[in-house]
Amino acid sequence: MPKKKDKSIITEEDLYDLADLFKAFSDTTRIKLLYALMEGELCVADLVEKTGATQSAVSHQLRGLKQMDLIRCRKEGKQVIYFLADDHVHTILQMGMDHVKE
Amino acid sequence: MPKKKDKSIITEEDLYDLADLFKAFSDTTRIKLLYALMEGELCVADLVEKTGATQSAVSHQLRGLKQMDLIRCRKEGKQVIYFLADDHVHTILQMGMDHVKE
DNA sequence: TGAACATATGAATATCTGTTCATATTTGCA
DNA sequence: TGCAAATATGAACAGATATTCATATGTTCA
Repeated sequence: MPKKKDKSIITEEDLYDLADLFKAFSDTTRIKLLYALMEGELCVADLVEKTGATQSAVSHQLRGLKQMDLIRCRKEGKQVIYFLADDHVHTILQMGMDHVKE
Repeated sequence: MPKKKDKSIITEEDLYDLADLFKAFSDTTRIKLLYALMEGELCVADLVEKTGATQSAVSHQLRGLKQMDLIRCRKEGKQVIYFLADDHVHTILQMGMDHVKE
């Protein structure tokens, strides 16, 4: 039987993780990347075009988002296709946007 | 009749605002402040104690959060009592924490 | 009025973060 | 095999950001 954490207890580490989670959404380039991926998976070249950032900047940011497991990817020939990791990411973005749009 | 924005159209500026919103949640001290305020209003001294940050650091961060209208305050004698601006803030925090706690 | 308390502010500093530039890696194809 | 396309990586730089320290402001009360 797998050990389960008690979700009702908020540790200091949880608060650090929470800040880190939001940090991932706190940069314009990353937001543009995530927002573009809300409509479906895209290769790097498409993301470069959608964000207006350089290929290098996009690649660096994709790495960060991937490390946070907010996005995942698969290879398809020469291309790498990125997509949102799960619905949670979608929901958080949507909720933030609702707030911005009041 | 007041002009209404079309909420279905996402502008580049919206994406900037969205990043800024999440930026407010992206620092450990600010998260601790907001999280403490989820359980109810608190004066600065209490917030200093809960966060473990210095009085000055807390005051600086409170100012930022207030400017974003994520928190508000009222004076009560010598003290200043801070509280979350609205339920939206509460919801965003809760949703983020749900994700962290998987 | 003056002392003590609570909070806010400004400047300086150190750290963190994102971008750029140059280059490396991987893959498909002639 | 060699070249071109797609993406990733590393180092360096610039700008942003959080904290600290010193001090200012505002409030209560004796």
